[in-house]
This record gives sequence, structure tokens and C-alpha cells, in this order.
Amino acid sequence: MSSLRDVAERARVAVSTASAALNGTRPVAAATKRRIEQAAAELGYRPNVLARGLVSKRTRILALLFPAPHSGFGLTEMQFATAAAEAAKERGYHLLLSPEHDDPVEELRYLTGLGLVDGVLVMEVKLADERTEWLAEAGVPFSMIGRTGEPDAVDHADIDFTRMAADAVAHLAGLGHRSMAFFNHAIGAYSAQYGPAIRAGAEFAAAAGEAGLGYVGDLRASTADEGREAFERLVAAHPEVTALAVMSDQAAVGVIAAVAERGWQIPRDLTLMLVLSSARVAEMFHPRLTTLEPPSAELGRLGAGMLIDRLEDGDGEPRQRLVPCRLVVGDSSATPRNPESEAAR
Amino acid sequence: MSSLRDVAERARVAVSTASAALNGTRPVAAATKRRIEQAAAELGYRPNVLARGLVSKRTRILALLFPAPHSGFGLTEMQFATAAAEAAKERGYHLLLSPEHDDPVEELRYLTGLGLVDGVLVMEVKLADERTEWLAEAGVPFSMIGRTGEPDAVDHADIDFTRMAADAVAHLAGLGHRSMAFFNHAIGAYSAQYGPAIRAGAEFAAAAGEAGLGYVGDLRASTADEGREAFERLVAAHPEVTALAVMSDQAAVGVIAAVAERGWQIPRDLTLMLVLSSARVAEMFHPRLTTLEPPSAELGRLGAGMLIDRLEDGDGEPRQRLVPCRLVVGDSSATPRNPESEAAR
DNA sequence: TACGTTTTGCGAAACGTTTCGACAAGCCAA
DNA sequence: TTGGCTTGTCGAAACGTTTCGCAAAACGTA
Repeated sequence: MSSLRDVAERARVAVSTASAALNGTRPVAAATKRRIEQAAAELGYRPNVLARGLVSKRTRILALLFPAPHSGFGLTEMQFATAAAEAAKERGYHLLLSPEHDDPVEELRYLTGLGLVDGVLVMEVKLADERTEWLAEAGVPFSMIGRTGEPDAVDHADIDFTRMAADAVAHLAGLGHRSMAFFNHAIGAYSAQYGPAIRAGAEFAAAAGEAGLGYVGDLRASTADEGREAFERLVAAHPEVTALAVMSDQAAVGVIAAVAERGWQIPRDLTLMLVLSSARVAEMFHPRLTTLEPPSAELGRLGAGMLIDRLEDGDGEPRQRLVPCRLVVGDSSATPRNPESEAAR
Repeated sequence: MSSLRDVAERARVAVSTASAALNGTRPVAAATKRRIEQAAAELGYRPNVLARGLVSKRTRILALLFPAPHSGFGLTEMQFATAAAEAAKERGYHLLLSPEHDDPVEELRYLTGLGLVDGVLVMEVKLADERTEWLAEAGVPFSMIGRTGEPDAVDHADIDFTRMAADAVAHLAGLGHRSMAFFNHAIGAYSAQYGPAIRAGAEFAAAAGEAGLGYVGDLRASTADEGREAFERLVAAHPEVTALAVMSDQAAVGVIAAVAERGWQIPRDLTLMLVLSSARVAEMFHPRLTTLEPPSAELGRLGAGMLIDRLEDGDGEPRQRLVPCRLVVGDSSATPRNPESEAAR
């Protein structure tokens, strides 16, 4: 690989002049500049990232903190990563995929100590997150996909949960439903702190109340078995419910099976929609399920973009974006079976 | 961040001695070594990757070439990436997620010219792949997840397609089926060169022949509509078929819908199995589908491991591994409806 | 013609490592 | 005591950039 020195020799200038010309950091006479650029082109010169980073303290490398799959990874997490990598690439940055294990903070200490990365992208953020706390304290630039309970002035891109719940409720109410149930993720060691579960739960309750819908919100399921069981409990306690919103696609499998076992049909007897599952997954069900698709790629893109903005523009007001979900209507949405007498069913 | 110089000062030795002690590249007196190590620990010293890479020409960074999603990415591709990152991390390496666009070779030229990566991990390898050709020619160390048509001496980890087809056929034959159909991926610009589609097609035909099963292998579908249509064609032309193996989960959605529309049931009237879909996806269907789950994580791990071996041990015989799939039996497999008279059905 | 000012280019230092030749000290045999 | 080895440590150079003080050249003005 040819170095800047080769370029300088070929253009018959000093190395420093070549550097200035190529980076535009100092004025260089037009003719000289042209000569240097041509020499660089002819040699196929590529600046060495390491040498550059060593002196400039900027590597243009971002790290994406990738949590160990806690509950089976989905397309969503995947899209964060690919979209972030794409966005980074477009702006001349690189993305390091950095898996996390038992001791995220120690690993973070190691990772940032390497002098390899300019900033960190954090995903699967918990309401109280030791990683973001450490990063803030250590003064390492970072942005979040998701957000902590008190994101204050921290850059982040997250789902607009308020709008998501409102959209879902509007969809159901628009079809004539008067009563709905929300199946949240199961309470686990993880989801106890998991922002999306908590925010979605709160926002659904609020949106249903706002719209005057009956609301059952204490159901929790993350597996097919749990979904089945939760559904049975629901039917026993709240037979008036005609519409279901389910967070976990795994749970939906169980719910649908339980519905079928009763001889009921979707959407004739019950409307069912997924929440925060990709359309690709939703259409794998039969019937194709309605879903509120998370803007995963958009979040990944935004997260990376914000971090780069921060790195380049230095400080400034916090960059924070809430992005709505996309409602993809499938074949699982319909008017309630008997709107008039539902309460008496 | 403290540098090697700080460590050396604190331990009252020369920088070069500190380096030797910490890396073990030269003998250092035990007492001195201890002093240096302690100083390093006290300062929380982390060697700077850039400085080290600049002189040693080794960064311990691997790039994973990530193709632009051609037909919607699945869990499989995701697992390559995460497993490769994990494996790399365990051996002290980092993984760069490097998206590809229109001109893979030019991008590769750029990427490797940066001096940032020691080696490249290539996935979604086509039978004739310009990327691997370029890499080989340029002398850049690389390994493949998948393989070209003539992998010769190139390191790779791939699915054992022969075994996969044999396992599938054995499963179906074991249930009593005498005739099967294989739904391959649709012929697209991409899949025309796509190893898995081509290898699976060939191996299924061979395995069915070997086992003495009737075989229909000219069906192709990658979407629900195509799946539905292909199924109708199959029923019209080959009513004797009692077992289906489907490559695309999207196509399976269509097939299943078409089956249901005829009033048939799986597995009562027809056995259906997925090929190269994860169990997580397979159990999203109703009934839960049998699947031959690809060893994605294993392939990612192996691919990274091989590359690192090559980087560290220098040359040696090619490292090549074929890994079998895992048969996960769901509720979609059963004995044929009427084994005796199937040909007359 | 001389002087101040601007433009243009140069050289050296620095970034934090690794590598390697040199050399002082210690030891043993002659 | 000398000479030859071994062991342990040091200093300097190198990797490929960027940065920055300086000086040479070019220009305009008095």
C-alpha cells in the first residue's frame, strides 16, 4: 500500500503539503493541489486509518453494544445493527459489533480504553442502565436506541409509545370495539427494567382510557404456553373483550392456538393485533396479523446519525427523536362480532 | 488514558522493557516483570490498538462483509454476525460490520486499503463470487461462510447439504412417505448463483433417488403467492405426493393457505417441513412445522475461528468444515394419509 | 528600491507502540 | 586476570499520519 510519502514524492512536494492538500486543512496553491491529487489517484492512495487516528484522536469508528440475546433475538435488533452500519458508512464511519457479556461496564471500560472507537451506540437500554451511566460519567460520547427512565440530556432515538398506543386504540375503536386487552411481555429479570414493556403498558392503559374503551392490562406472556394461559384467564374474567393487542409474537402463537381450540375464529370472533412485531413476522401467521411495526431501521439510522453529529459538531442541545410505528393492517382485524350485546356475551 | 510510558516511569524501567514484559516477547527478569505488571494494573493501562497496529501491522480487527438485504434478511444472517462477533471477541479480536452496496469489489479495495482490518469474513457467497476472487488475488486473508462453486483451498464453513437432504428424506421415508416434492427458492437474479438453493436442489434430488422416493423438484417459490401457485401446480400434476419440503418460510405461508383452502389439513393429509428455517420461525406456524434448522451460529463461529487461525498460524492446509443441520420435529410431520393407495389417490 | 503583507511550502515534532542492535553486568572456565 | 557467554536492560528508529512554527517567495505599495 502506498503511503502519503509516496504521494508527496511523486508530486514533488513535502509530506505535510500533501496532507494539507488532501485534507483541505490548509490552503494549498491550486496547481500544487491538482498535482498532489493526481499523484494520489495514480497510486490509489488510501490514508491509513491507524496512523491518522493515532495523532488526530479520531478513528471514525463507532461501537454498537450488542447485548447477549436474552430472549431470542429478532429481526428488530438485526435491523438496528444493519441500519446503523449503513448510516455510519454513508458518513464515512465504521461500525464495530461489540457483544456484551456478564459485566457490561467492565467490557465498556476495556473497549473505550483501546483508543479504537470514537463513540458508542447503546441498544436494549434499560430504565436504569449502568452502561449509560458509566459512559456519561466517563465522558465517552454515546447515543441510545431506546432510552432510560430519565434520559435528560442524552441523545437518543426511540419509539413514540404514546402515539403507538393511540394508533392501536384508534384502529380498534374505529372498527367498533368497545373493550380490549393488552398482552404485555412476561415479567422477567429483564423486562422488569425493559423500557418498551413498561412504556407500552402505561401508554395502552392511558390511550384506552382516553378513548373510553374497556381495558384489561394485567396480562403477561412471552411464550406460546404463557400466551395460551393468559388468554384462558382473560376469557374467564373478561368475556366482554373483543380485541387483543399482543406484544410478543411467541405469545401470539399460543393465543391463536387457544382461540382455535375454542372453535373461535380470528377475526370473526376476536380481533388480534401484534404490537412491535415486524410485518414480515406478522404475515407468517394465518390469518395474516395486523401489526404495529417498529421503525427499527429508522431508529438504527437515527441513533448512528445522532452520535456522528455529536462527534462532529461537538456539544449542542441534546438530539432526541421519537418515531411512530407503522400500522400494517392484516386479515386479523374486523368489527366485533356483536357490538350491541357484547357486554352480555 | 495512561500510556506505556507512564507504566515504564512508574516501574522505573525503559519503555521497551515494559513492552517486552507485558507482551512476553523477550525475557525479562521476574522481579522487573512483576514491578511492571503491577504498575500497569495500578494505572489501568490498556495498550493503544492504533499505535500497536501501526507498527505491528496487526489490528486484530476482522470485517464481516454484509450484503445489502436482497430478499429480506432473516435470523440466519443475524446469527452469522453475532456468533462471529462472539467468537472473535473470545480470541481478542473485534468485528467490523461492513455493509456492501453496488460495487462490492471497489468497497473491498477501499476497506482493505485502510489498513484497519487484518482479514475479511465473507457471507452470502455466490457460486462465482467476484469478492472472493479479488480477495484471493489481492492476498487478503479471508474465510467464507458458505462457499463458491470451486472452493479449492479457500477456508470456509458451510452447511452439509448432502447430509441435510439425506436427513430430510430419511425423516419423510421413515414416516412411510413414498413420494415427495421440494420447493426451492424462486429463480431470481440472486438465487441463480445462490449456493444453498443450487446445492439443496441437487442434493434433494439425489437423496430422494437414493431412497427410492418419488420426487418432484421443479417447484420454485419465495413468496406466499408463489408458494400458493406452486402448490396448485403440484397437486394438479402430481397428486400422489404426500410430503413437502419447503425452502422459503414465506413460500410456506402460501402453501399452507392453499392447503387449508382445499379443506385439507396438515399433517393429516400432507406432511410439510421447512428446510433451512430456524425453529423459532417454524414454531410460529400452526401447526408448528418440522424444520431442518441451519447451524447459523456454528457457521459464524467457525468462519471467524478459521480466519483467526489463519492469521495466527500463517499458512497451512485449508480449513474447511461442513456442518449438519438440526432436525426439529414439529406437528406437521405424520404418516401419509393412506400409504397403500397413494398412487391412486 | 525598499518594506510590509500575504501566500505557499517545508521540516520537525508528536501520537503510542514494537522491534532490534548495543551494551553493561554477572558468571564460568581457562 | 582474561576472554567468552548469557542474561537483562536500554535507547533509538520506525510505523504513517497530522500539526504547527518558520522561512522563502511573491506581491502590492510607498
